[in-house]
Amino acid sequence: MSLLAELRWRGMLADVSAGTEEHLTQCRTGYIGFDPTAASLHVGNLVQIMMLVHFQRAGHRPIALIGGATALIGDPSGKSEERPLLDRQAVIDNQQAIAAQLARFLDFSSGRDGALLLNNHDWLSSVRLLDFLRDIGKHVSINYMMAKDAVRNRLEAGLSFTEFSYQLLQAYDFHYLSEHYQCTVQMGGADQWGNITAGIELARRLSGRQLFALTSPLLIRSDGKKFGKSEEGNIWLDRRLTSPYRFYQFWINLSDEEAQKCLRTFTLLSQAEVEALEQQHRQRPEQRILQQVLARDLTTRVHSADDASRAARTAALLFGNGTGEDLLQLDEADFDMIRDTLPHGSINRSSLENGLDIIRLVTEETGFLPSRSEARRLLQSQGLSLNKKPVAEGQIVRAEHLLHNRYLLLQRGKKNYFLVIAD
RNA sequence: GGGGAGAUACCAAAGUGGCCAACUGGGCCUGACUGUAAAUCAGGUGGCAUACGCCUUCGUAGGUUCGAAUCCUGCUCUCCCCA
Repeated sequence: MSLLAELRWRGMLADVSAGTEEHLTQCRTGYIGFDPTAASLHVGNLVQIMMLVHFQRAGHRPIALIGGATALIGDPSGKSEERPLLDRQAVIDNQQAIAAQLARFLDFSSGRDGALLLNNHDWLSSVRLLDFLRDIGKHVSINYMMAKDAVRNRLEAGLSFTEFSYQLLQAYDFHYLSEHYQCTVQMGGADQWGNITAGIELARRLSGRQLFALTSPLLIRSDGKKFGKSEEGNIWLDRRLTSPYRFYQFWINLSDEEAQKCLRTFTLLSQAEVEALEQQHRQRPEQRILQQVLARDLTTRVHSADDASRAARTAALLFGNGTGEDLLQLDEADFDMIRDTLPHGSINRSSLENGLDIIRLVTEETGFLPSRSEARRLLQSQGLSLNKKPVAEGQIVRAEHLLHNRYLLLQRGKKNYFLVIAD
């Protein structure tokens, strides 16, 4: 199956520049840029990573470009207002972390289609201002740059020259890669279309070379909100920022519609396999097969098979049994596993001997909830449970509440668990 | 350089001397219903306090007043128009 056909059935194709289909009938080189604006990539970036993966599987050579230089400038695309500049050292730290993450997903072996990892800081940092203005700037009109959506949308709110110039840097990258790496295709999210076509235009004027573009639709949730953000913010690929368990739960909690889309976008399952799973799901929706497969597959690829099994077993223990009685069936080994996957806090056993008010337990003693008011509100709305039983205001927690003489299982609402370990 | 408008809680946006911890919408949290789904409905959403209530918050620093998000002054920042 051709790359475009593959991306098309997966719903990963938004815009394609003229002639791309024909161009891709031969082995080509293509790139996607990742600006190191944070210490980790997140699930939103995973779409672009998968584009590169498909590109490589179709026999082409992918370049993952770290935007070490462009991150210092700031991309105005999709931003409603000017961003503060990132600290130089932060960008350096970020790019190392992100390079390591990217390396997990592509095959960097030396063959003809072996992936490359480059950093635009390597060439942009040494470009001299006057040279840039004379050699590059002269080929691009302000009128052209102003017409880009990313710029137009910002004319009211304000846009610094720095961010305005971003598209020129990205355009230069594309041109540079075409000169030095025979890179003829740039991919990215739909919001990058303006920046990408700027590169096509620049290369055409500078070298007469024809370059190509394809973009993926921006993933949005069924309610129209940005995908990959949950209550706590971004879902990161770094386990220190988003634990494997929470990462797993993120996928489990997707709606049916989202899960269908994500299965196509984020896994490498074939069309036949995806459709078979959807068929199964329709027969037994309560088993949440799509979500299970998705969570297992992604947690395995982003973290490890071991992390995925752990998360799955923990979830099965917590969500499988409804009542507090069942909880008593869990043995110590179960808890030993759970304590590594769930957020947890510890408490001094002696403070339980005398009895501890539930509010104190969940706030200052363990840090599960941020304030006493919050705790009180939850108690009043029946939203806080201890060992899977709702607790009321004024509840005193004692040593006999400890499971296996060691653990307390706290819950905010249905899905947010917190384990207290008594030492 | 000159003139005008503005800065309110996570976001948007009311409020123009006491009834304002601050209308409303979105978001978020919790509950009901369910399949750890969607849709829907209900409640909540600065901190401390069981509670009466107390404390901090309307760009920032002062001032007027019994009393200010609301009036005055300085400062910072943003947008618009003219040069």
